[in-house]
Amino acid sequence: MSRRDPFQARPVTSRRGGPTKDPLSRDVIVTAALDLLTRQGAEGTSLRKVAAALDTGPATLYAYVDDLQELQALVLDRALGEVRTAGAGDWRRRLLALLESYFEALSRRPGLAQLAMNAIAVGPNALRIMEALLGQLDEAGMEDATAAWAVDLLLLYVTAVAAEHGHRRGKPDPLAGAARALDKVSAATHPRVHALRGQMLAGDGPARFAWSIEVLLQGLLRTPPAAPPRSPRKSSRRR
Amino acid sequence: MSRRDPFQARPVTSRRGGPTKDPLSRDVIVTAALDLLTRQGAEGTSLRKVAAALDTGPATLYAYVDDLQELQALVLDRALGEVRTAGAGDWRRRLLALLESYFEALSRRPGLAQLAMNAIAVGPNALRIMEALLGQLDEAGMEDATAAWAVDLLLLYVTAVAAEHGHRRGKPDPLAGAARALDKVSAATHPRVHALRGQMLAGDGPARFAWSIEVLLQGLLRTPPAAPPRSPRKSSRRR
DNA sequence: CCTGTTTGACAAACACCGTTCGCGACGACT
DNA sequence: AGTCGTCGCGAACGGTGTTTGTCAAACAGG
Repeated sequence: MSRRDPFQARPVTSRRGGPTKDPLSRDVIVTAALDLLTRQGAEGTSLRKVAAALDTGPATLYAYVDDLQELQALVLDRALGEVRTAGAGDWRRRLLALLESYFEALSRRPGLAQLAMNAIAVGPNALRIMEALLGQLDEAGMEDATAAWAVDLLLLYVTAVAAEHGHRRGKPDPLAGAARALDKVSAATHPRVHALRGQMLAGDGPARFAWSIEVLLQGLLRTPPAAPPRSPRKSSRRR
Repeated sequence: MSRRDPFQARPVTSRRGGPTKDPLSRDVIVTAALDLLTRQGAEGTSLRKVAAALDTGPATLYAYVDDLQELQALVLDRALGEVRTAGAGDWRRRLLALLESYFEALSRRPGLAQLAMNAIAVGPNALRIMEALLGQLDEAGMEDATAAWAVDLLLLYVTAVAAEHGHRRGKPDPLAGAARALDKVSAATHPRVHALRGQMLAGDGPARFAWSIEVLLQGLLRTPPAAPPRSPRKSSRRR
């Protein structure tokens, strides 16, 4: 393991010299981790590599972070910081733009979406996104009870799409394998899959994404809040 | 590394004795892996532990399986074998039953759903499920182009719900943390999240699941096949 | 029957991973 | 100046997936 480049070495050489190397806070750790994740992908990101990037040992990070999981949650929320919640146009256009931005943020960093599947996001940026979504759904005239669940449904679905889309990166052609497998299905045993095999994988990303969101919105706008015998607590209807 | 218990040793002691221990095929490996996954959970399942359960070393498995990923794909499809695709009643009831069965198969084994998120399922049982779904959607009067994408949307969503649900196991109260975080949001900065914080986490599993599927179906039945300017290849309309 | 060749199980090693522990140098008090 | 408490962090622990090299058993040919 080569020591760091002397040309980029920090001003003073002493490794013990107090704040000689900048103070190493949660913030710089999260920044470094997100940086690594963005540049190197999911496999390149580990606690040890983050530590190495900061020119220290793995144990040091545990002074600032409880756990790998906590670090991942922080990285996730940091990445969600670039999601644009403000937009122009009617609620439908703004909602689609918001979800596209969310999708983009997750799927630009390979592995981040899988990470988002493993942790219910409740960081400040996740809350900001939820708040914006709820506003747009309210504007659409959706009932509160429906909107509360709709947020979860929409974000979960988009996260899942990003995760499925994200793990395609890296590997040469992970869905070429799927295409081959789908092409091999016999028309005798699986007539419908055989007939539709071309269409199942068709469609470019953005169009299919927009179609999916439209499907979810149509459903959400037309489905009564919940099962009839439930909701003992009447919510104070807003607007 | 202690050798195995002599009391449970197989009839003949020679470790080289040809088929003294049963032949060790892909099949028994997958069976053992699924068994381990079912009983021990996601953390308890690793290549080495599967090998140990079969009383052999990790290298041996590589004679039958290319990769951990391939083994996981095989395990996933094996688990999907218990999904019931045949049911009674109208298409809507059968479709819900099928998706519930799929959800149950994924979420009974902690970690299996996360695994399903990382591999496009194209094994025989996945194909069987797709075929059944396409049949039910056709019965519902859905157009082919819509149905082809609907299969993906439905399975992806249910898989994601199972994954989110699945990683709750093990940890004591992973969404209690979410509840606490949601309770702390200030009404000033996030009024809507604050107002709806109770409802966002409300609802028991099955009711919320059924509601979600109903939302997806309503949307799928009411949304035109795809974006207008696309689809250069006209599909031979079925039915 | 003996002998060469092929086969394939598998112990050991490799390069990682997340996490814990304890030493020891430092800054701050007395 | 001397002592002490803090805390950064090197080293170690127990795990992971995967590769490699060896060597006994099974088989084919004379």
